[in-house]
Amino acid sequence: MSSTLTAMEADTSDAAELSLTDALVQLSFAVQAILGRAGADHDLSIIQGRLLGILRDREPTMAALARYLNLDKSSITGLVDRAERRGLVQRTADPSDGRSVRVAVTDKGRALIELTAAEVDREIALLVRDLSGPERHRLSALAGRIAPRL
Amino acid sequence: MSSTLTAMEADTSDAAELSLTDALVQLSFAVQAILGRAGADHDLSIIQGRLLGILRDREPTMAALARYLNLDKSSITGLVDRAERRGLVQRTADPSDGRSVRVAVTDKGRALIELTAAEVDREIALLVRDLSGPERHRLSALAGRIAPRL
DNA sequence: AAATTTAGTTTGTGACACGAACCAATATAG
DNA sequence: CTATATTGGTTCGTGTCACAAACTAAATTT
Repeated sequence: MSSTLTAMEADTSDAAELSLTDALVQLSFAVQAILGRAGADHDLSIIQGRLLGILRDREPTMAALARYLNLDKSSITGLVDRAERRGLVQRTADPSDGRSVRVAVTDKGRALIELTAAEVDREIALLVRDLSGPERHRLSALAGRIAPRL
Repeated sequence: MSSTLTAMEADTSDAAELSLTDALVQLSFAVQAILGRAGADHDLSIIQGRLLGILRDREPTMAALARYLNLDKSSITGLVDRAERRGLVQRTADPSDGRSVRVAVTDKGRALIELTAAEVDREIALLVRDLSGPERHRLSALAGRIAPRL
């Protein structure tokens, strides 16, 4: 956490010369705050949004979801329960394995995540409003090259 | 959330050409995962770590903490309760205002946040291991210039 | 056919967050 | 200088989220 969390809160908009760690931690909290607010506008927690995001182009088993989200299997049960209760996702039996359950997003869920994603895009644009076009591109390229270590 | 959360999970280590939003969201999850793991090694949740981080160089009132953390006052009560129960922080009466409570980190709490911060530093270094020195510096500078809106 | 592994759920516990209701202390109004 | 806000914190009730341990059912292995 370093002086980060510290700096993170004080809006030192001046050139305080943050360390790499501080800058990244601060940035991550700003992005998470955006995800939280955008989701909240549609009653989606960050984790629920993440779930729907994954299901956009996948129909994974519960176990695969646990790996994607880095959560315990038992946490996935509850997560999918709540989403299913709201009609955002659906469980289906896996034809090839009687034990497995496949999770798919419903139309309602897809609409919701699409809407939320658009809002996130707008807010991110606002977040980086002080950067020039080329700077944004460089930031995107650098951030994109960071490999989430296993 | 965009295809982000999607991409976020699949370790597309190849050059998939992420959008700015996707890259930042993905990066933010990677950083949060680091904060979570580093904290967990010392039984500190992200929010508890953030609390201690703030208290490193401040002795705010409960209301100020709520503003820093963007949480409801009632959430702060519980947060500080748990930290105080563990001897990480301490409540003291504000001499100038009979209603206010000031929160300060204890030596134990300071030691803990120092330790955790060091671990975060190491993990962040690992996270950006594929970037060259100058690239890291540019990333740091760009990230540092992003103003947390509001 | 028996033993083991794998997939998910259940149960119990705790952290975290919110909003509404509440008390005490300070500020404001008249 | 009282009467009325307003402000600072806590309490209470509710819900989400996460974990670990115990358990069932369906593969797999032996």
